Amino acid sequence: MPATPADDVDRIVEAWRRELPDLDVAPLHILSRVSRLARHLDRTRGSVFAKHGLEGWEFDVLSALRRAGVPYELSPGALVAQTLVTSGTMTNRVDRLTTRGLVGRGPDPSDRRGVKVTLTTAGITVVDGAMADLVDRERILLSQLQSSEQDQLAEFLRRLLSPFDL
Amino acid sequence: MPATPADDVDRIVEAWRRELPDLDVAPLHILSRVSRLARHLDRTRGSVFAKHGLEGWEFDVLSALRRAGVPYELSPGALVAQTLVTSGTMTNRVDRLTTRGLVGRGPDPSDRRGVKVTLTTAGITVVDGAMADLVDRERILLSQLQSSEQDQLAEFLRRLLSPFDL
DNA sequence: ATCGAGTGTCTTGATATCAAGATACTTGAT
DNA sequence: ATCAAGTATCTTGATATCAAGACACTCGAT
Repeated sequence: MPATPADDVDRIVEAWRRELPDLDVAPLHILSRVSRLARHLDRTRGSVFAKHGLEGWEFDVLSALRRAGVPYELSPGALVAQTLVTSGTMTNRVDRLTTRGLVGRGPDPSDRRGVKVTLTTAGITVVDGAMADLVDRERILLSQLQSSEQDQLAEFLRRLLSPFDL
Repeated sequence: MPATPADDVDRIVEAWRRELPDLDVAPLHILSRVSRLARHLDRTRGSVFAKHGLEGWEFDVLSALRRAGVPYELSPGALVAQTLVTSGTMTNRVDRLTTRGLVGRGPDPSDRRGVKVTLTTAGITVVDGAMADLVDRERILLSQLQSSEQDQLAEFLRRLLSPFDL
């Protein structure tokens, strides 16, 4: 019946229906696929970033700073908010990125509790290159869908995400 | 223009377009949302499982055994293949689940290298309860979409996943 | 029968992460 | 001016995970 052959998720759903016939497991058709696709995307991103000598977590931090625009500067707290890790993790990440020379850390002139993390020129170069490769690779993955289907898909996902955007 | 208000991903795409106007970042509209939705799903799953005294990784192992059907028995290697962790991690997980009395571990009669991991009756009870709650919760998330839209979405995701199903 | 390659599981050592708490500074109320 | 509560960052200790390798067993070829 589907326009595409059965996949792993179809087999998982099948197994649940056999084992628990009274349970409606239809939601798995969408949400298990979302989780599995996200895992595959992570691995794909990892291999793209590796060509630029970056780990995934490094790109996450650098790209947040890059998107901030000139002067490519954010507080550790702002980085924590964007990347969903704890403050201790961010301290550690900034330490290592500083060692690699991709970011700098300095005091916040307007708040002596605060710190400002800044992208170096080396950081800008590497993150821009990785970003360009990433979207190229992602465009290839999306070629499974026609342009109008991509628009529909984006809209469906936006609706599913909306309850989480408090 | 969209039928739903702008969200975090719209703002991220906006920022990239401002910073790198020559780069086509449209793929992010879909794939960043997939990743973010997956993260939210993980947290949601975690809170559902917590009501049953389970961690997410525990459910992953127990559900694989449950889906296998009577006699609810798989090798560590089979569990590794289904959960995408390393063998060392699976050894550790089975250890802890055994301590909790949710699975048992015994020798494989047909291969003396091998081990069989089996769901206990306590394990069956807890995983069935958690699974029922999980799909209930997921059904609520999907209520943002009409039934026909859910079918379309599942099909789009299946197509995006197909290249990964080697 | 024996040997070597392959397979299945577990162990070891290193590491990134988290939760909780410590420290230093800011803000607003009195 | 002072103080309490709030905020920003970093430190500490515990832990789950991974990569690599060890160990035991199986299987096919000779």
